[in-house]
Amino acid sequence: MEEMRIPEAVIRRLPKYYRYLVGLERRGEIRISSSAMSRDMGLNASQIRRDLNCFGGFGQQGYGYNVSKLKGEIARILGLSGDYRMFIVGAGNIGQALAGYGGFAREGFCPAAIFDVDPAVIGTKVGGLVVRPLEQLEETAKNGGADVGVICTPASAAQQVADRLVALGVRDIWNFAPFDVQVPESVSVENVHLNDSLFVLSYRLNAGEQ
Amino acid sequence: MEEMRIPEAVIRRLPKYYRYLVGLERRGEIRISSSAMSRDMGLNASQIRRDLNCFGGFGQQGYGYNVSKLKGEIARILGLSGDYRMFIVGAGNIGQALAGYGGFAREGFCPAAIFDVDPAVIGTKVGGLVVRPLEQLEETAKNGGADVGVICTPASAAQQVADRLVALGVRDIWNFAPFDVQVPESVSVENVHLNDSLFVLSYRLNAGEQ
DNA sequence: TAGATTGTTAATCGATTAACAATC
DNA sequence: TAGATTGTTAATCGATTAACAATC
Repeated sequence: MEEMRIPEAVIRRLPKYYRYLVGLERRGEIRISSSAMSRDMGLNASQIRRDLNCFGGFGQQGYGYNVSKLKGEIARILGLSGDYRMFIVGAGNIGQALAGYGGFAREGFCPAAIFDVDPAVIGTKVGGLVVRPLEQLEETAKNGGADVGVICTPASAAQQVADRLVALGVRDIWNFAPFDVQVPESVSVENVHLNDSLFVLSYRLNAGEQ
Repeated sequence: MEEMRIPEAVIRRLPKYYRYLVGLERRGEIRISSSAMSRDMGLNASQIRRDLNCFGGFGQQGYGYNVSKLKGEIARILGLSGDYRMFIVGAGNIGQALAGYGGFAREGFCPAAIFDVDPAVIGTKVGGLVVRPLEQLEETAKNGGADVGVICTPASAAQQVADRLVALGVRDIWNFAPFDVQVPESVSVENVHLNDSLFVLSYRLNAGEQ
């Protein structure tokens, strides 16, 4: 009814809560209070209560939160029980690393195909997938398609690849190229700009020495 | 004199400005106004002027900003002319990708050594570096040391590795492990939590379907 | 000079934190 | 019931945007 919009900042904290709760549960903790979470996570207790309340009253006055219930709720909110197919475009260093890393599949994000334009890597195997020529992108999508498109190309190819992924019906783009791709409203983009991250690091190494 | 603290949000936009200006310069543009930048980058023009003014008056009324001067100033602020050594700990998928990617060295961040605990990868070559046993970390640091420590280990090893890197005199940590490491005030941490990023992506795939 | 665009102050907006009544 | 802790409102803080005088 009161379709309150969830602030981006809250959404970005959800994985942190989830990760923390997984740890608590593993240690056998049953209940947790916002003040204990505050202490452990370095977040303000009011903020934690407010964040969690965006999605409903998961706690109980005088008690706190039940660890596994809360973990379950956050998992549900994040959609972690889903089963998603990822197409990885670009089989360079990053593309290969993502395809080879088994952790994503464990979270329900399964690399379904990987593509490149370089004849030297086409046909080679990375993480159990054979690198296909990029021209077969649309054809490959006929067998199951993809939910997520992962862009691991150079900046120069990123927009064109994004356009093709969107045309395929991809609903979300995970962009590792150092370029801000433009997509329709209905598609969302999650950027991982490693170069930007490195530059921030560089700034900090030099801060004050201006 | 008035040592105004620079907001984190501003610092995170600097790489974006830099990237944009590099593109402009490459296209031969001489001058640029905040309103044109606004249009191209999707940021508010007031915000751009305010951001740039944090560091000094780089523009000129009635004219705008000189592209290469502004690019140079931002490069200087970010410390991009530096020459930094990186120690990469963890030669799994991500560690290998970072060591193998030549782009960082081009920006002055040079992978100087890579370490692992797995006998199966120790001694193998990645990106021109031989993977060393982690126990040789301190010994290796005697030859030149490291400015940046890159953590590419599992979560369980992250804190211990961070402690050792800090003891070595590393001034900044680039953390790819899904764990928030604690470090002294004088050291800064730049996190790249790929799992968190994936979870945000998952949330967006499911938003509204709660 | 007239036009353009910055630098900067003031207004707005949104996010964080504090406070406390509700309630388990 | 008394104590604890949430859910929620109010206060604060900081960041973004608008407006405009300064000035090239």
